[in-house]
Amino acid sequence: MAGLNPTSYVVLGMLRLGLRSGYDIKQLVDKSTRFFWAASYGQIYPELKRLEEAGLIRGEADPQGGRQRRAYELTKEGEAALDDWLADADIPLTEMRDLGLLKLFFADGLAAADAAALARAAGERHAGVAAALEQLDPPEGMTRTVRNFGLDFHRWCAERFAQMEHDLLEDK
Amino acid sequence: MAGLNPTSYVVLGMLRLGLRSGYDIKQLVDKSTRFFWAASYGQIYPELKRLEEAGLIRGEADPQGGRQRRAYELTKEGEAALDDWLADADIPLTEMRDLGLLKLFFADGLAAADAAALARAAGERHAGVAAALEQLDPPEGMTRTVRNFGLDFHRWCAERFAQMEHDLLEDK
DNA sequence: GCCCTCATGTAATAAGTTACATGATTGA
DNA sequence: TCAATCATGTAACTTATTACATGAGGGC
Repeated sequence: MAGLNPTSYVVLGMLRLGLRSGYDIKQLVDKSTRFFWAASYGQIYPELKRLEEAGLIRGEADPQGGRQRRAYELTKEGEAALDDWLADADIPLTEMRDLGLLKLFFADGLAAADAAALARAAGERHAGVAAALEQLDPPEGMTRTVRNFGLDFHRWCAERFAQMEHDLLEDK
Repeated sequence: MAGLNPTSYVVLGMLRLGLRSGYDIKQLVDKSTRFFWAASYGQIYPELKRLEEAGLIRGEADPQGGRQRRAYELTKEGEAALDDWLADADIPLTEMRDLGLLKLFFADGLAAADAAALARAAGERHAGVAAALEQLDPPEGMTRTVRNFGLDFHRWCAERFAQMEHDLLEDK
């Protein structure tokens, strides 16, 4: 099997958290890891197939009434692969893709008010994410720890962009 | 021409900042926008070709001695395309891909010391980026404003991960 | 002579998004 | 009955990385 990629571990990790189907995994991803690692159905379903072929997970039909459904669980090999990956603290550099910062970087040609609008929009988006994270109430443990980090993070960004907006408006 | 993507605007924006060749653009990208928008040679050179075909930039041979080189500049259409894009403050959500947070999210199975090591590694990487940004000294203007944001950002992250590491070690 | 930097480009691959296609169940 | 949700999957496309290939100039 070609090597595992981060998406493989998202699937493995979610199964260990007790999730069962591709659909379930996608639901949790969308309100948790997507803030730092997104995954689409177009990745999840093929990945489940790959992981099952590789023997890292085991799946069985689990229809709900006449509604099809396939439930998975980790195999011993899958547990081990996940643990090995988690134990390795040598992680590549975080990647950000932020169009707001990119526009601001090139905003010297813009009127101060337009540059400030960019900073404002960026700040509002972070505030929106913070508000979404506030609604979540994960159980004690690392999922909660990471959510708290995300909350602080997006609040900090919202505030810092607000400050940038303010500076941009007064400087000129 | 198929629509412009963010990488197109990186090229356009860099040309307006006075950069001339694909090589030059890559050098500046690597010490500026890469912290929030990376671009490789494999994107930049084909993109220059596309943009020239679309009439947004104009290139001419500009050899340095016997060393080949092609220098570009924005056309009026290119300037306009860049300005239109900058003026639009409706920006998609920031995307982060952070393997450190992903591992921490799944770290409940780990010993507290191992989870702490993950937080420590993440914090150190942010501290490293902050140190790199400190070495930079961009001119007054938005490139400097964005660099200052990056500096505060990575310092904040470094500190917050250090705090997480500390909490992880004492809680258990 | 050798290594580093300047300089441009392509090919193969990997990763990820979006749109599409299908169909059952639940609740208003 | 109608919309939302549950549920799975594929195909086409876009995006981005990596490795490769090539070659000149400058400094030691």
